This record gives sequence, structure tokens and C-alpha cells, in this order.
Amino acid sequence: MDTAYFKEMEAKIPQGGVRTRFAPSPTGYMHVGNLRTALYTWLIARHGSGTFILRIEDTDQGRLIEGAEDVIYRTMAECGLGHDEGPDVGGPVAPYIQSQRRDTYGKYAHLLVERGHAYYCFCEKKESAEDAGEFDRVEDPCRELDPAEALARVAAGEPYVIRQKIPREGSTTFHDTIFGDITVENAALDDQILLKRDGLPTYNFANVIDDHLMGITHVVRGSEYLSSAPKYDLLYKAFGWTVPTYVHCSPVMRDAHNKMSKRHGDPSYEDLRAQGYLTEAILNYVALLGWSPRGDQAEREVFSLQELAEIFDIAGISKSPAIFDIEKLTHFNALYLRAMTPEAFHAAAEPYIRQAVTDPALDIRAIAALLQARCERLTDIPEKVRFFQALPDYGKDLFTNKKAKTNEEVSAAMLEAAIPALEGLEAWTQEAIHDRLIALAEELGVKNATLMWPVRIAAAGQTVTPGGAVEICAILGREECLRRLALGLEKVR
RNA sequence: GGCCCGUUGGUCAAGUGGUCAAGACACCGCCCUUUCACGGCGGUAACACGAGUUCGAGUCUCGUACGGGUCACCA
Repeated sequence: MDTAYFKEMEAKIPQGGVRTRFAPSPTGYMHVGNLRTALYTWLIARHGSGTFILRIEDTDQGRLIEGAEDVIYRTMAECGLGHDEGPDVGGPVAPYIQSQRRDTYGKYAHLLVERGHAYYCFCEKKESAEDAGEFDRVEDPCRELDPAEALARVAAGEPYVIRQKIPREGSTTFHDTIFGDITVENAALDDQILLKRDGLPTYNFANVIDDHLMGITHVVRGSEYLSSAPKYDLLYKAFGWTVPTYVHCSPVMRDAHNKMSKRHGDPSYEDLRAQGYLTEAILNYVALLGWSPRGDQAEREVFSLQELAEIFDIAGISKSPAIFDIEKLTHFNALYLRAMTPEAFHAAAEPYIRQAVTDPALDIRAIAALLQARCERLTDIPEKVRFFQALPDYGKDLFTNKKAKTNEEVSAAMLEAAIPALEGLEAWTQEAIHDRLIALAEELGVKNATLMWPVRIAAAGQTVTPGGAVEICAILGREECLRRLALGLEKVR
């Protein structure tokens, strides 16, 4: 037994203060449930003025995906979920990539064997019980192997795995912050594999070792690990270690029956960004998906990351699964879009406006201003502003609107009056156009809408537009606007 | 199938034995208005079911139903 090694490892463990970790496996895809777990984990650390650690769980060599780590770094950074320790920034308990901690797991696994809490198993790899349609546990003959004989076979180079030796009697009770005390009969627990044939640990083992050696105080993870938790408890006890605080979160669902998944085409964080959702809106929504503030904050919904860090408490995390609702995310997105300064919105919207509007004469900033209150996703923009670039083909029936009291005949009259009135304008500004048209409506003895409707239809060629007749005319410019009005008049006459 | 967990309106949810159950999204209506929006006001809609405990239960207990998780040399 390498006592000095274990002592050295123990000595490095930071003491005192909250320490949490987000430990994704690099699959190249940050789904919404992942993001939420990362967020909650980060919030618990920040709320407690603690330390947030990023750890990469790459013990499954068969599933490594190139560039997958970058997706994680990029997403975390973009979301503002900065980590204090991790593969890229180092830290006191490095390394933070599990494949680089191979020796450590091996040493601890063998320590467990020496202490009688684990054993060498030489059985052939068998297909999973689930695939075989069987649920009955089979007794592993290696469990009762003579230790000396097992050791000899290992020394002889025979392939082996190390399995946890679960007590046959009694029960194990562990505590979860969200679910409370949970008791399970030990007989229902299987002798799970700790160290695989390739010498790398399983998740089930690596987590316990790393969480302990990294001084993790709060283990935040999906509720799918709830049923394994008693086995982890047994491991902690076998080593004589303190069990961390468990926080098991229920999954984010796509509907009542299925978790969010890439396979079903559910959006990842990056997909949502590409669909025109703002990072802040995504985080705000995701935070509320399975967590809600309590007490006097119960009616609040809009929170910045900083505000969340201040008020986040584990007690507010829900026990039941939550269904992801893109409609509500869209609502949050619209809220955040509207809350931006006009400058910030212009900067965010510009590339989308330019997708449809390339005429340099058109004022992008003015178009952005019209858009801000009527845009739920940035990706909605090109469709909304395309008419500025080119007048769509439209039917003259658009000139008829009951509420504005217009029909084709009335519209013709309105346009006939509006064209010379606007032609006479000295300055082509919103104010000038507005004042002239309002005055004209009064002169003609019609309500504003009766005049504005045909002008807007002729200028835009569609019934629904961002902004009214005045704004659209101003943006189009004198020449193009008058050209379109004339065209409209021709069409309706 | 065994074990574990969960169940308030379509969705997210507040509620921790005592106003005939908040708020938000979505939906509908009204107002504002130069269209559509934004904004304002209002409306429809829920404690899964059945037993208990209690003066009193969405809140506690048990059962049923339904749902989720897990039973991999994946995490």
C-alpha cells in the first residue's frame, strides 16, 4: 500500500468553503439539461462565495469526440459561468481531466481491494442485462475468489476488472437536499465495476474519487444518479471519507414522456443561439425551468446572472421533471430584446437586417428602431424587413380595410392627394411627413387611418409591417417612396 | 419485472394544516393606436383518485392510478 501517496493526495484537498464542480463528458453537445446543471452548480458556488470547478469526464475512450471540449469552454464562457479551477486554468488539485488521473484511480481501486471492499473479477465481458431482457442479478463467482489466487492471476497478466463488494445484508440510507432521506436494501445493489479492463475508472468510481480529492462540498447532478447514490455512499464509507451534500436535479423534458435529446432534434445551447435567442434570455429561462424563487421573490421572473447568484437557494429546486417550453423562452427573449439600449439592439439586429436589406440608401439604424418592440427572435428580422429592399408583389385587395374605412376607390383618392402633398415637402423627415399627412387627413375630412392605410400599403406592399406609414415613408426616401405610391395608385385606379 | 422517486390550470410554478389556491407563458376579450406590435385592463383554466388523521388538508399517513429514473467494462 502506497501510504505516502494517499497522504500526499489528502494533503492537497482544499478545506473550508463551498466547492462545486460541473463535470461534463465531452460529447460535443451542450443540451439544455446540461446547461441547467452547469448553471445551478455555478450558482451554488457563487451564492456561497465558493469555488467553481470544471472537470472533464473522458473516461469512455470509445466515445471521445474531437473538439468537444471546445464546445464546453465556449458555452461556459459565453454564458458567463466562469470557473476558478479547471483544465485550462489549473488549480491546487490538478489535473482536471479524468484521463490524466488514471494512476490515481488505479491506486485507490487497489486500496479498496486490500481493504476488502472490492475484488478482482476475471469474468468475460457479457452483454448488458437490459439487452438480454433480463433483470435478475447473477452471482459473480469472482467475489469469493481467494485473494491470494486473484492476486496471482493479476500478476500473471490475466485481464480483470475491479468490482465493488456491496454488503449482502442491511440497507443504506443517504440524504439528498432535494429528495430527503432515501433508503435502499443493499441486496438490491449490484457489485458495480469500478475499474474497467482498460484500467480506466467508470463514472461511478471516478466521481467519488475526484469529488473527494477535489474537496467538492456539493455534488450537483441529474436525478438519473439517484439510484446509484447508495453505492457511492458505500464507497465513501469504505474509504472513511465524508459524504458530500447531494443535489440531484430532475431532468428537463421535451414532452411528458421524453427527455430533451439530440436524437429527437431538441435544441442545444448553440442551436438556440443560432435560432436568434440571446444568452441572457436562455439562462434566465433555464434557471426557472425546475427552480423558482421563494417568499417575497416568488412573483419575480426576470433575473440577471448576478441577481440569481444572490438569491439562488437549493430549496427552490423542483423534484419533478420540467417540460421545456420554447414559447416561454421566446417570451423571455422578447423581454430581453426590448430591454436592450437602442444602440445594443442595433448592433445585435444589424447583421440580420443586412441579410434582407442591402441597399446602402436605407437607414439600418432607423429600421432597427422600428424592430425593437416587435421582434421576438433576431432570426425573425429578415422576413420582416425584406419589403424595404424590394416592393413585394401584392394584390389591390390589400387596400380594403374595414376599420380604416378604406376600399380601392377611397384608397385611390387618398393616394392621389398624398402624392402631391408629399412631393411638395421640403425636408424628407419623419416629422415633416407626419405633420403633412395628418394635416392632409384633416383637410380631406377623413380619419387618420383612412389616409395612412393606403399610404402604408402602397409603400410596403403588405398589411403587416414594422412601423407605420410615416416611418416607412421616411426610411424609403423621397424618390423610392413616391415611386411606390404612384405604383400603388396605378394598381388601384 | 424489482427497486427508487414524483403528481397544483395546456406549460413553468407559489403554497410548508386555517382567506371559497399567487404569479408568468400560451389562449380569448377590451382599451390605446396609423397596420402589426409594445403597453394597460380583464377573462377561461388546476390541487390525479380513494381512504384515513384532524375542529379543519393542496399541505400529514396509507392505498390505487398515472408518470419519471434505474437495473452497462455509458456517463
